[in-house]
Amino acid sequence: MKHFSEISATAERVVDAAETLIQERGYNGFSYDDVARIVGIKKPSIHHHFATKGELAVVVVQRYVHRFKEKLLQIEGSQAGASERLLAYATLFEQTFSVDQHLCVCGMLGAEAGALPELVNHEVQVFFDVNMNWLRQVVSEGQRAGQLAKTVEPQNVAAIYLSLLEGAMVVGRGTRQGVGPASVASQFLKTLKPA
Amino acid sequence: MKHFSEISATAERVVDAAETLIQERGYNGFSYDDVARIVGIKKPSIHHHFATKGELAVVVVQRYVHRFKEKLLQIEGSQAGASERLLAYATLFEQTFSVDQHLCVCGMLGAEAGALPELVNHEVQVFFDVNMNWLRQVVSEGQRAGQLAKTVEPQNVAAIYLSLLEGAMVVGRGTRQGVGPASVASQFLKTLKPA
DNA sequence: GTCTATATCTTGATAGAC
DNA sequence: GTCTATCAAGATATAGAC
Repeated sequence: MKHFSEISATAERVVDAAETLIQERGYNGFSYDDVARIVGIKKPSIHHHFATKGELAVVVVQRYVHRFKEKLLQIEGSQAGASERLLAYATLFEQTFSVDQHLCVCGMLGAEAGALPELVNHEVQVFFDVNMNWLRQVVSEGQRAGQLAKTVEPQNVAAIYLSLLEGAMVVGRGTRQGVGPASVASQFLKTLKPA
Repeated sequence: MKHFSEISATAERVVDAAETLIQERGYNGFSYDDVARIVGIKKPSIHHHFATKGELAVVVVQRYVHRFKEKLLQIEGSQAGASERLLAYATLFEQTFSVDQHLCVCGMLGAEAGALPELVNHEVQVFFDVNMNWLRQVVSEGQRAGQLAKTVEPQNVAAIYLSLLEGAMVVGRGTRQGVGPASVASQFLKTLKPA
């Protein structure tokens, strides 16, 4: 399987289309024909770029994780405090959700884990590991610096915050009231203010 | 469409099977044939009980919501304090997740909202409305009684708590570390302790 | 209520020409 | 790299016998 950085311009558009379809309808909610129609080529041409659907999904996730890591680095470069970093982190999810209530690619695939090729599940796990580690680190530093309350261990705050954001997108879709991840996150952060 | 209380014993087993399949694989991850195999009858017999897949899913959700309301009433009857009620509420999600990492039916369908019949989406919305209202009420009483901190408005605590639990199941599936909703919820409740 | 048989469509995937 | 043609399998759904 090719690395996502080595694919052609057309393959890139295939990945773009697949990513959007996963965010809107899930892995089992779209077909190669849906992708073909969006890209503007025929179904067998999609197979030329990605032999199987699972392979396509793996590349979608790998690129998604890579871009997410870049954004985490940007946050580290632009935000000094832990609270600000956590708020900026929530904004990543908000930006995703603000486009037609798009779900996090890995939130959707995580929910569908029981119906996915094992290779896809493995890549999704990478996403959650990366995010859990980053959040734990940010919270740990924030607590040490006195910017965040020490009510809950960094590891557990990380789990809370990630679950909160993924869940807010799901609930936001289910209710159609669309509270959105940023709003829920900012409310939660109130509870982490040091005494 | 029949009400879920008026269906036959076989139809009940069809709903049982569909519920499990939705929790494991999502609406677009199972077929009438999957249901037929589990129940032990042929595919057209499923259609006899539920003309369309959407209709079947609607009944699954309606029964799920009904049972959930019963459990909420049981919590009200057995737990007096707000913290205890919120903990017992999290246990509902934990019990679901503890069976083969089953997702909340409406968490799964909420994620898949973009690929579902509108009738199904409507029923899912009922679930979230019921839960948001119940949680808001519990938190409101808890804050008034001084059992919960007033850092965040009851409405927003409700959104946080519901998102947290739905998200914990998704993340728990994605990571396979399986932290689980009860653990994440109990950690969060630490932040709601009054000063 | 359940079955066999069938219709119709869509799915992921392949063969082979251009 | 894209196409037409095609495949085998699986999808939802219906007709009609028992």
